[in-house]
Amino acid sequence: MNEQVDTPKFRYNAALACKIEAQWQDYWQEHGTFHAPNPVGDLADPKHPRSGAPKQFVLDMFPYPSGSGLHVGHPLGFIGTDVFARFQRMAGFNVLHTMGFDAFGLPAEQYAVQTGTHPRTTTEENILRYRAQLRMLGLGHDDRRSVATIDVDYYRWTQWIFLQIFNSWFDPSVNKARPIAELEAQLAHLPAAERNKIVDEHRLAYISEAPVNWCPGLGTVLANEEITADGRSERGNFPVFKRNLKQWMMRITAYADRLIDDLDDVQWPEPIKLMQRNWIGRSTGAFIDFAVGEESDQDLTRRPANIAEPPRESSKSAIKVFTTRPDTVYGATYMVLAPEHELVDKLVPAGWPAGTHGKWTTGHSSPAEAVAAYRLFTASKSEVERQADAKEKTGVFIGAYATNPANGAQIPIFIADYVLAGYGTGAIMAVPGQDERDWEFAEIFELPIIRTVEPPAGWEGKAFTGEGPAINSGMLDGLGVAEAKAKIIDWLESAKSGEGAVTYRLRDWLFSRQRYWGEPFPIVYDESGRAIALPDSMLPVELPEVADFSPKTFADDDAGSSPETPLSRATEWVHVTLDLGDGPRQYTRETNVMPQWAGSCWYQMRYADPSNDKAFIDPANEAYWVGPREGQQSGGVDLYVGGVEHAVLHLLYARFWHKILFDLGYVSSFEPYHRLFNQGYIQAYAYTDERGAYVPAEEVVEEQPGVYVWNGQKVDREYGKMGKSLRNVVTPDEMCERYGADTFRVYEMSMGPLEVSRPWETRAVVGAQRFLQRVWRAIVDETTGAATVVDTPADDATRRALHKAIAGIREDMFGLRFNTAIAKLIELTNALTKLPATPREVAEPLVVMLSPLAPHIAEELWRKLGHDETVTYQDFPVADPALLVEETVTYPVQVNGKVRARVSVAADADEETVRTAALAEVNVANPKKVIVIPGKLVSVVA
RNA sequence: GCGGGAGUGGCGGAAUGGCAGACGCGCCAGACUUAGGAUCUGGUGCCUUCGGGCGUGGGGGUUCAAGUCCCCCCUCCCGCACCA
Repeated sequence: MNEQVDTPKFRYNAALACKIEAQWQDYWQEHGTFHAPNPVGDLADPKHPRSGAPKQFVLDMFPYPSGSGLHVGHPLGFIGTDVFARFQRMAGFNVLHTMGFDAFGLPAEQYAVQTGTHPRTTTEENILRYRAQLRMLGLGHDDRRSVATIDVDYYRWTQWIFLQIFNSWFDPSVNKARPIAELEAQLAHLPAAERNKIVDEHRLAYISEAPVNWCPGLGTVLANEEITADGRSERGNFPVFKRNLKQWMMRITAYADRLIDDLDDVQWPEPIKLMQRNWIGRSTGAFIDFAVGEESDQDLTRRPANIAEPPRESSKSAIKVFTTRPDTVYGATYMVLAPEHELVDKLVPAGWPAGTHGKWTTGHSSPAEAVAAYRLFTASKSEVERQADAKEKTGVFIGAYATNPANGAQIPIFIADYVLAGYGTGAIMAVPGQDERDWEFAEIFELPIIRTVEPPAGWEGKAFTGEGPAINSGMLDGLGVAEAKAKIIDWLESAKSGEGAVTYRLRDWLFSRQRYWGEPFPIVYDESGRAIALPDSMLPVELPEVADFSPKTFADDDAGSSPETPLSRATEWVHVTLDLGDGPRQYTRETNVMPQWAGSCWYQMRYADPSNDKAFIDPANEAYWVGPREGQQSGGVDLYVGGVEHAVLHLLYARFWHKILFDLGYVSSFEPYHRLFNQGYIQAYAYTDERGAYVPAEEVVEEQPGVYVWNGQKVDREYGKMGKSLRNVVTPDEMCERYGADTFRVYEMSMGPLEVSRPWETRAVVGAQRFLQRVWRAIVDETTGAATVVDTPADDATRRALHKAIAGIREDMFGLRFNTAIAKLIELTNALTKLPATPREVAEPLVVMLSPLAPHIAEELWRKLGHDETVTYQDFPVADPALLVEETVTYPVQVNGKVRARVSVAADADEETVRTAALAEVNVANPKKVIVIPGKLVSVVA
């Protein structure tokens, strides 16, 4: 190739860019350019130019270091935060920006199972590859602060935090976590066994034998958040079954209210807040007891008020329902239990009551038979089928009646799958008049419908769910919905038939996984099987070496199988003799590991104090980097950038842990991430041939609009993710080689607003390269490599253009609008290329403003302009307001909304002058009205 | 079904209620070249009888002025999905 025959020696092309970039990356590393000083500890540095300055903590959602490395979509957010962080440094802040790795997780383990390579080996190799790729992009990270969740020094503290959670309980009377010792003291009067039982039941991390999501295909249990809507595992898409298994849970439900309410104090995108609110699903209403059979004996087990869970179970003599509309109780004409509700079997009588409606029996000769048949019917339906059938209500009468506490009416009890066992109490009072589902069901089974809220005049619909006065409701008649609710709740409480209540869709967090590659629990069991926390001195509990990394997996649909953990096979590790204060004894280790979400619940705090071996973070460092501030009461990182896919999982779990640490006094902030920003995704086209096989996207050409051809054959285009199997991956490595990292960064940032997803287009990258070339050429002689700037002052127009650019770019940078900032830099540069020589007074601010976006070329140009220091800590330019005012303004003159002329007048001309000048230009005899918008336009109404 | 977001040139995208299409890609023309998938310069919404007309998913409205505000409708994307 002779492509460079005529290329000047110092043309800014890929070869030169790569050379410059490597040099500056070395410089930054040697000089620790991006080291941010801490207030205390070994990262404190009082001599640092930003020591003690106002802080900015800029955070990326840290990546899982996958084996396939980064593609061009991954760094979009990383580059965005880097640009912002570099800008903030220039704006005077002490900026913490680094990058760690969320490195526990399934892929490395699955690879280990296949190849026998230890997950640590694979993961550490992948991390090295990621670090190299990130370095190549010129990201200004403080590398001293980079941590990986698999580092023993890191997960030691993950385990320590787990112990704090295990060793605390939630006190509803103060709505916060307290040390478990305080509960033990409160129960000191009880015998040890009983006390231990109550204590263990109240821990924020506790063991429960409860229905969990068992996934035989993965050999592990999963959290609700990890299950898709059609009841399969998010990872692997295997069927998931409800099984009663003994598992670790985290009492996230105790924080449901605070997790909702504190969203008001953070600056997050509204859709994300909404998703969290919906996921938590708070409903306010009442529990109401519907008596069944003989009168009930109200035996509520009494415990000290602040440690009792509200009694949620129905008793033998009453069915407890939850409703958000207690005001409609007079309209409850029947009840529905979930088919698997525990009371069903106790309520089913031997035979159908006399006069049972023909439709209610569904043709069966006894209630027991009807119930059994219906249960079989619902159990055979998959989750998908059940949802598809949702329109068609099914159910069966169980032969028993309950008493409506409001009016004493005897109402029939049904089971139906439109009532879910897992929500509320698994039972409802059915009010067809005000509930669409109940109406549908009532129509099918010919049940009575009583309206208890008067619909508006002319209402022709069925169930009416809106506001209106109560009717047919005894003492409630005439009241609005809100007053009726309050009144009936008072009445129910005084009649001991119910109570006001709040329920949540959120369930406790299933915290154990039957995997190898995760954090071991710092827990052992004594001979009685009680879980005992290991003392801090025994941390970390390191993962043992095992021969086989795989949990036992089963056929996808083997619902009856049981989990078997990989760690349980490390028998020497499992059975230990320890002295936990009462002499050496035999203990058995917990063999589950923590879920992948554990490590990401607190990593940002470790960034702030990465090498502290006395605490997970020093309080002074915590207060400085994430403590509360004026206008930022919650505290937390200043900017957190990542994808929407973590809207409920990671973000909810991390908030939960953070609040516990706050309650226990370890942190001063009550939210981990003050401002959240969701970056869009870079998507890509993929092409399939006739057989549906993917062809290399790079080699496809568009022969005519909409006609795509590969190797002479027509192919179909689809749009979506970038992935190996889709044969459309473009890597940052390729881009850096072909254009240089700066070009790549500028291209990614110029494609559109950071929050918007957009298609990747390799051929468009050249635009960014041309821009940087023009900047280079405006300052450097392409043949000699010397700076060509002149020290003569800029002409007035150029100077004004500069200050206009400065004002706009500064604002855009603060607002994360890098695409428009780049457009303004391009405009300024294009203005410079028309000048015979670039004045230094424009070149220098241009380089400084370019540096957050294209840091390597900016450093090089800064050096060529005669500066010895890095450009990193230069002040970002500030516009001179005097130069932002134009001397003359050209007004478009509209006549009836259409531009008919333009007039130029002095910027300080008064309205009358503008008006006269405008009217002189247009031929309008007697204008009805003339509107002058100073500085904008003149509008004439003819 | 409920909730949220979005529809602007061939493409990505700009526009505190004030000149729609900044900036970039592509395309067209030209320059420099043995050459161009390099670089530079100019042009580029659509239609046009060259006067102008029409244009921000569609329809109505408010206004001197609407991509932007209000009402109705359509399409696409995301979340939740019988949540009592």
